[in-house]
Amino acid sequence: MPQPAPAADTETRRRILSVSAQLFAENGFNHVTIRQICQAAQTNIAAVNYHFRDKLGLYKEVVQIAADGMHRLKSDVLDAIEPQPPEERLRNYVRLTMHHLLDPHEQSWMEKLIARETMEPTPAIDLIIEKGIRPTAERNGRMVAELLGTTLDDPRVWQCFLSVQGQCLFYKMSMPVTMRMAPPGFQYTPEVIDALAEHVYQFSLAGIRALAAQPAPAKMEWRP
Amino acid sequence: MPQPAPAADTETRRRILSVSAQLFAENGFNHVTIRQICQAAQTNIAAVNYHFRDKLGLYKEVVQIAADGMHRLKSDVLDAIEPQPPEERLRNYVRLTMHHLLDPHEQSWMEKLIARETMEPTPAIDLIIEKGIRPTAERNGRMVAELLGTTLDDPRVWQCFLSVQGQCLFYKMSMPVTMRMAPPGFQYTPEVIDALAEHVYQFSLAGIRALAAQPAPAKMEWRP
Amino acid sequence: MPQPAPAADTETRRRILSVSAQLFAENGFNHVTIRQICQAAQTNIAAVNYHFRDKLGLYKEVVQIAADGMHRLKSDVLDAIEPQPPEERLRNYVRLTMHHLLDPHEQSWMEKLIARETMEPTPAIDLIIEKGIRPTAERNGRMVAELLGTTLDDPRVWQCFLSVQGQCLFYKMSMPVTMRMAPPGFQYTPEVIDALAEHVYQFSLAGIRALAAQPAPAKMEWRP
Amino acid sequence: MPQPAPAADTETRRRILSVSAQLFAENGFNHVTIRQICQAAQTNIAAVNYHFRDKLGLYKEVVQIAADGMHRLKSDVLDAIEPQPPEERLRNYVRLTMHHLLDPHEQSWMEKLIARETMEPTPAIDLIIEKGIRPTAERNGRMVAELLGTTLDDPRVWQCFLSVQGQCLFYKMSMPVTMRMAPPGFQYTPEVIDALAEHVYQFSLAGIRALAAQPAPAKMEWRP
DNA sequence: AATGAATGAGCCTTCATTCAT
DNA sequence: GATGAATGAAGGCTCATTCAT
Repeated sequence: MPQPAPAADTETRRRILSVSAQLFAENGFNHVTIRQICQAAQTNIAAVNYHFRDKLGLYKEVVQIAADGMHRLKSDVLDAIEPQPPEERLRNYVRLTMHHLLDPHEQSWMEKLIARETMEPTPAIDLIIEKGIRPTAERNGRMVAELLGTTLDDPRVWQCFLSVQGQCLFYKMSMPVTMRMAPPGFQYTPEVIDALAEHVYQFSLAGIRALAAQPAPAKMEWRP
Repeated sequence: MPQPAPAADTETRRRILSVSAQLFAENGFNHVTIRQICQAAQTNIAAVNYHFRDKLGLYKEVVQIAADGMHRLKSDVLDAIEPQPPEERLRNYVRLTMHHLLDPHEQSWMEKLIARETMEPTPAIDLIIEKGIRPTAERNGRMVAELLGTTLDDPRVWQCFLSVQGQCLFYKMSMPVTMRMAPPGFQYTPEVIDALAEHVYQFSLAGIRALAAQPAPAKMEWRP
Repeated sequence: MPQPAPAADTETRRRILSVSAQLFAENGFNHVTIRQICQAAQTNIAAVNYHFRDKLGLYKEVVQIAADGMHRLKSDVLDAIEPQPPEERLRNYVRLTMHHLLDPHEQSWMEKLIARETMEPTPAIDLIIEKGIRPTAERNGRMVAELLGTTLDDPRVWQCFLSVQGQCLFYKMSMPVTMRMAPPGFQYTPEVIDALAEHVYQFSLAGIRALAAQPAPAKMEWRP
Repeated sequence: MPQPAPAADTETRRRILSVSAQLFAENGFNHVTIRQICQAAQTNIAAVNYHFRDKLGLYKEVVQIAADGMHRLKSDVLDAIEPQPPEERLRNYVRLTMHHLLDPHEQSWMEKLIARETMEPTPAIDLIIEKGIRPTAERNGRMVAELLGTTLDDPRVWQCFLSVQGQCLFYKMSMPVTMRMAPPGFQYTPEVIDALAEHVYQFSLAGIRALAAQPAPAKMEWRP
């Protein structure tokens, strides 16, 4: 039964996956050719068709891996901070997130790929949402809810979380412009990232507390 | 001898520019074909090469226009808010910016094009930085500096400005994901945008004030 | 407006049409490659796409021409025999038809192409039916009807016509086998074809007359 | 050393043969892929090459079986009609042949495959001629010769036989066109086929008798 | 000032086949 | 006896570009 894509874990298959992950993350689905991939993976053009049916099949598998990785990463972060007191939790969430996003050493192809899909989605975006984002949504919300002193069905929870997340991701997404406007030689060193994270933390904590002091708005129906 | 691109302002040329602006903004440089453009502009395939040398030449001219327009738009916003007291200035800056970014009625092709270039730059990105962003940088900074009670060479100014800008742009950039996770039928109506803007304003004002209360850090060299 | 296939009558376009007609007739749609065509037509691979949108577009235009030619040919035959008495009409119809089908000198690509489509139709078959077959159906029927001494709504008309046509076409369609079973050196010379035609005529005339002598069956609804 | 195709009669081998016979008959050699065959036969892609050396090898074996089957079928028909009086013999030959060719229930893959090869031969055509057609040629001829009151070396024998055979096969070969021109809902039911066969019989019997009445032409050398 | 015609490079995909186990 | 993995050739098509008018 050779019809379903062979799921075997061959050396060639692995090489194609590894190579194409880098390329897709760096250049986007449409800017990567099968030829590039196969050349870099030292294999034949038809191998992609054999192992992944077609280019999109390969891409979806790469995205699948990225989504899984993203979920694991986020889970790790949340696991690490959950025992801490609320303020420290936020501080470390921001710090770890920004390091993952900006540190050129730590920065994996997954982040790039997901950022790319976020902004310019392909049919594979659903995988990311369902496997990478939604599963940790509730835990994310609880982190902010506690600081707000409210529950997940309070709209302020998500607005505040998005404000925090937005600040972090903004640095990632606008890197091309930032790097061009920054002084020559500027780099996102761990120290620089730490400083930025501390700023985002201070800024956001104050924002959250200010909103916590306001009268609670109408609750909303909450979906996972 | 290579004839210079005819700069004449003919009807055909204008039509190509207008049409390709929309298409580039909507789909990105690489996802638009010359055929699409020429079909929509009701002209023939060779017209683009005749008037703009090649596809990139056309794109650069479109970006140029967008950068100019962006500068004009930002200037208008700043002009409109400058007479107001500092808090109102920030509130309206956020509100107008978010409406420009999110309101599907108001949303011009320029915003889309620039957002696209910001995240995935082409050789035309420099035009946007120099003509669209840098010229209003100082006025942007002053808006925050006054609230912080400090000067442009205080690093908190830019960090706070980026925190504000980041929240606004985040909604734009992550729209594809947001729309998928939002309840079915959700839309960015003017009322929804107003509410989001108000949240960002409250959140940010508190953040700025919190940082203003801290001891001033070392000044930095300031560049336009 | 370069979108619709350019209908201009260029030299290149003509060459492609001429060359591909031969190739399609000889080898069938699926056994001819665009590369073959373009090489034989001394032009570029993209020319087919430019002039005919795609391979099927080219094929349909070829079939169109064949259908028109078939119609013209049949009309000529019918024009030529109509002044004659009924028996001569049938004799010459058979003779001319078989010469067109079998004579290797006269045999054009059209016959081959249409025979091919008849047996193994592509989406282009409808063109042949509507433009090449149906328009002369009525005149064909009248030729037999007169010999039968009946009208077009008599089912014997079509059965007899198909018996005549079937004998003629059979020689064409089973040529590959016939040639292999015939004595070595056998060829469809004009004299051989004349003899075959005379046989078919005698055989069919007797068949028609025998059926004419029978009581008339129920009439049927007649469609063009 | 090139290992000879394993001739063993395994289950897998049988399944491939059975499945590919259907597919080849339905779609022709070139329109069937090895993948289709192997998928339908629930085996892997390499099996065809293992058992039959290559695609053509498989095809030839299928044709071989078809030729044998055709021979058996024809022999059965001739066996069944030989005891009957000459006229009944012809009537039943036509009737049985047309049912085999046209009845969608009875219609086996062999008929289709052979019709296909007849019109568009592959290197396998010789098998059909030698094993499927030639062996019954003499008995076929005798059926007509008796009605003509002549011997096998009379050229009228073969011309008349081909006229009969031509009418029968014509309905098969031009089915694609016939079905399109027939009124919607038309089908080759057993009753319809019977009626057609009766017409062909009446038509042909009259044709044969008319030729029988003519003076005998020069004899020809007769080959099996 | 503008265009219809033509081009060559390159893309993704599919195919029959073979290799190594 | 049988198969999963891998391969190279070829196919149709699209693209941005240029030529000649």
